[in-house]
Amino acid sequence: MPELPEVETTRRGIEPHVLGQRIESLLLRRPDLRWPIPDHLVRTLPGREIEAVRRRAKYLLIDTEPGSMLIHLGMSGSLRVLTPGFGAGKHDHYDLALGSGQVLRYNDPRRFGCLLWQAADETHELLAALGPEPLGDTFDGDYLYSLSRGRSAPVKAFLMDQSVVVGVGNIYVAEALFEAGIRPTRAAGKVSRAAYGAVAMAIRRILAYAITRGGTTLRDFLKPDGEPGYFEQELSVYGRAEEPCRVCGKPIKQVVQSNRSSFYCPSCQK
DNA sequence: CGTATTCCCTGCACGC
DNA sequence: TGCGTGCAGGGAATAC
Repeated sequence: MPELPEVETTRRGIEPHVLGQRIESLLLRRPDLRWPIPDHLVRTLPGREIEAVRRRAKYLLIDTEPGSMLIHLGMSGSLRVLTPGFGAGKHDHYDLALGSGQVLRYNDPRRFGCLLWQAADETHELLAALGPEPLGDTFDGDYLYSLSRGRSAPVKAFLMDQSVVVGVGNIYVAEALFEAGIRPTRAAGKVSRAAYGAVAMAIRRILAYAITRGGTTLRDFLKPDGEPGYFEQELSVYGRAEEPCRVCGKPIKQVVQSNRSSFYCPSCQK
């Protein structure tokens, strides 16, 4: 699930339950996800108070006085706040037990996610080269236009490059390029300033809207069962190969770019 | 430096 | 029913 809206939805979902809580313990059920989980965390975290729950790009940061838990959900990760009594499932890799008696539990079948540590006075290497937040003040069409000059890579790859702009994944890039009328296969350096203005607006609008839709799942956040695909029925092109374009009726095309599926309308996107 | 490819891992839908 | 294949929303590592 997790592109930026899903991560932000997770942040908002867990924040009321974990902010200000004392960490009682960290239970690791396996020593590694994508990378080894620093083993000092089981000693460092107990007794600390959670001071903030932040998001940077697709990372969640849970702040304590000596530093922050750095959490990425990868492609299949999720965090859930549970009241005691739920047995751990197969892919429940760690539990953070809180003073309230509740537990913050991480589940990730594919283990592409990570749990790392960022000391209070440092910026983790993984966060060092990230581009601007798409919903922040510095992100706009002129920024994309300037950065893209001379680039031959497809505009889709350019927009998914986390050093260009963060948080845009395979689904939302397809939707934003559709809304802006740009084919994902165009060279990034050949897209006009006006078109980048449109795509920047589309990215902001779609991500912000998806976050509000994610809000509908917040009410169910404490439930241990899976959340519904809240945004799925509103997608214009993603996953709709051969289905009629909602604007012009022509069949949506699916192509493979750098080993991942791209979707676009051959009539609406030039 | 930028670009393209490969790989990490498990689960699931599909065809035979 | 079982087995093989391809695919999945991320992104780092590697090879040019």
